[in-house]
Amino acid sequence: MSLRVYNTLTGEKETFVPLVPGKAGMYVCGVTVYDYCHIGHARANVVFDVIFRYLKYIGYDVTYVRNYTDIDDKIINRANQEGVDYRVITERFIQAFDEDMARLGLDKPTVEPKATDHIDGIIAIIEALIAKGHAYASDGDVYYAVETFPEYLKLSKRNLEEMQAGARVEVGEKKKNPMDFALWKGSKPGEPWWQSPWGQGRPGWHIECSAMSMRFLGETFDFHGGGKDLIFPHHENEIAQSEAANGCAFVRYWLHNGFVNINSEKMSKSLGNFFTIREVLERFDPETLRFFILSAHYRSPIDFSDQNLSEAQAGLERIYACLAAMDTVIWENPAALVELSPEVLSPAGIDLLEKSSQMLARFKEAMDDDFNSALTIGIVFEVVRCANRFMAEIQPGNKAAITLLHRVRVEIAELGEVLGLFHSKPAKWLEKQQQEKTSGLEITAEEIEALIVERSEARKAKNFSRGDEIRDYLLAKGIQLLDSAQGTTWKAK
RNA sequence: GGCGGCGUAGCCAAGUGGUAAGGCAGAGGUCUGCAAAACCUUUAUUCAGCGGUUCAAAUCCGCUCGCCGCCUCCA
Repeated sequence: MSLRVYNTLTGEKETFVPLVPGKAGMYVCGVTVYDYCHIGHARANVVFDVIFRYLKYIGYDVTYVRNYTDIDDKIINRANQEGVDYRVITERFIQAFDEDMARLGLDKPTVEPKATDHIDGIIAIIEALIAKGHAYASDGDVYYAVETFPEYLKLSKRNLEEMQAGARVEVGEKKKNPMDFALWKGSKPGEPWWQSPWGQGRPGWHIECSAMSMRFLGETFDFHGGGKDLIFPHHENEIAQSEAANGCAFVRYWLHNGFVNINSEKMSKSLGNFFTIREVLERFDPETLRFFILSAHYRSPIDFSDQNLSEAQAGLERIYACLAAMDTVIWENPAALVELSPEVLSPAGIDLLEKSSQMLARFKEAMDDDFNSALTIGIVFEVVRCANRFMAEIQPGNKAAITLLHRVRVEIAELGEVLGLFHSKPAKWLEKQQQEKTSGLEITAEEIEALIVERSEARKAKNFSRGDEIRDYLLAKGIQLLDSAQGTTWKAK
């Protein structure tokens, strides 16, 4: 089986054939660093993190480039609002981005370039475009002449005439065609600037990605990704710039992730219905957010809501509860591994052996089919069910059982490593969820413990009505009692 | 107006020609003084509707209805 990916450019799933055998080059549009990241950024970055990990997992030597766009109108506006240098803004939000991504468990890309470190490369591309007649200088600005690139709009599959007809684009008098876009903008007084053949100015949006991808991945490379909303104009303009300047194909496979919706509506800054990653992580575990994102296919829209996040949390808890149970069995007998054969296993054991031996192959098949992480998670749940059934019937010290569980545990960890999931210590993770649920309660642990003692004594005296009264009282406060042979414990509901 | 996508059980969600994964919730069971928790089992003759192609369609084609996105900064 080989990897097949949905290519926005062709609108079809295609077999991935790397430009250089054994290697894969991948560029993903990072963020413009003028504000905190929202959960849409979380989705895009998690999705491409998993793609990065999977490409490595199946043996590619991957160069993953994810940029910071650290010069832009929005950054300048924010700096002006606060009355600070633009670099104060960019440094603050680069740091915030790094923190957010680390909390979500992302691997570091191979390179994380900043636009302002590549002004020379940007100027070189603009000069090449002017020399080839694809761009023109106009009163301190430089514009790309879209009509000179016949394939313009091939990614978004539109046509210029229609775009112009319904264009809400401001017709700048500096532009020859309203659809032309800025490669270089002359700076106004007080704005950051770099020296260029066209005077003092700064790069337009789009050109930085052409420059940085070329610098680190070459004129042609394998994957370019980003959110669906970048298809037009950002990626369309990158294609126009890079292909016109270099005279060769730019990107071989275009990958775009779907949106995060809030109540089935697109989340966006202009609608004001967005949540930052930090806001969400105050209420939900980072791994829960990651699990939620990966439980849908990356191209589908996902609906963000408390209910959906809570369901994801419940699902992840189920998996961790199973892993915790497996760990308990395994660590009790660390050196008990034996040769496995179906003869020494119960029917449930044979079932689990079979399921687990297929798991990694099914995982690979799912991920090979356009990175189907949702199907992968379904496969994990199937194994969890089998493992639970098996664990319910095994006897302590059964070496074949321990060996089998050990094997399953290792395989789930291997798969989890690619998804960036299940890497926490299960017992600890579960305990942490419990603590967080407890923290918002209006009753103290001491009060609860005292009532538990009272209830235990009542029950010993066969005064069940008093015992049940206490139980119901605590339940109303959100405390669920858990009776077991070892005594009574409690958890927040 | 142009272009594109989506509509699968109460909810979330895989499945792009071979007879509906998985999760949550619900129900039943084991357990329990009764519960809870945990675990087990179970839950769509059917994939928005109507036609068509095919031996075979949730999957392909056409039409209808509904929802959404892009065309402006946006992951």
